[in-house]
Amino acid sequence: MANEDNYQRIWKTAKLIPAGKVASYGQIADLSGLPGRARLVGKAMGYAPKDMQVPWFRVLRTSGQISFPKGSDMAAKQKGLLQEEGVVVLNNRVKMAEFQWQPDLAELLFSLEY
DNA sequence: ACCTTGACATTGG
DNA sequence: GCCAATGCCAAGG
Repeated sequence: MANEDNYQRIWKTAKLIPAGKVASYGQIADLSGLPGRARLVGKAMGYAPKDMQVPWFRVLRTSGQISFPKGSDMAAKQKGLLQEEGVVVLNNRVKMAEFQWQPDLAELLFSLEY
């Protein structure tokens, strides 16, 4: 597909989110050099090959909300994975002020070679 | 001050 | 054209 390239960048960026921290779809899009493509990040998370170990569950809405509907299996699974690494999830939401990943930009430039 | 809801702009499968 | 793992803003509770 035409966006295979963008997916690679997105997956690469998402993999840099450390355990115990979270990021927003828009944040990952920006850091991947794809401003305004938050929705594409959502797709990318869903399409990420399992063997690539992309931490899709660490990506949330800007508000800290888990994107899946509150009662869904997916929401439950994501919540579980986050809690396993110490992220507090209340009412399907994470407190971004407390858990949002704040990448070191210089380090990021090096890792992603931009 | 902190949700929740709804409308809308936008992007890509 | 339809749908979606978004974001943003306005309005109301």
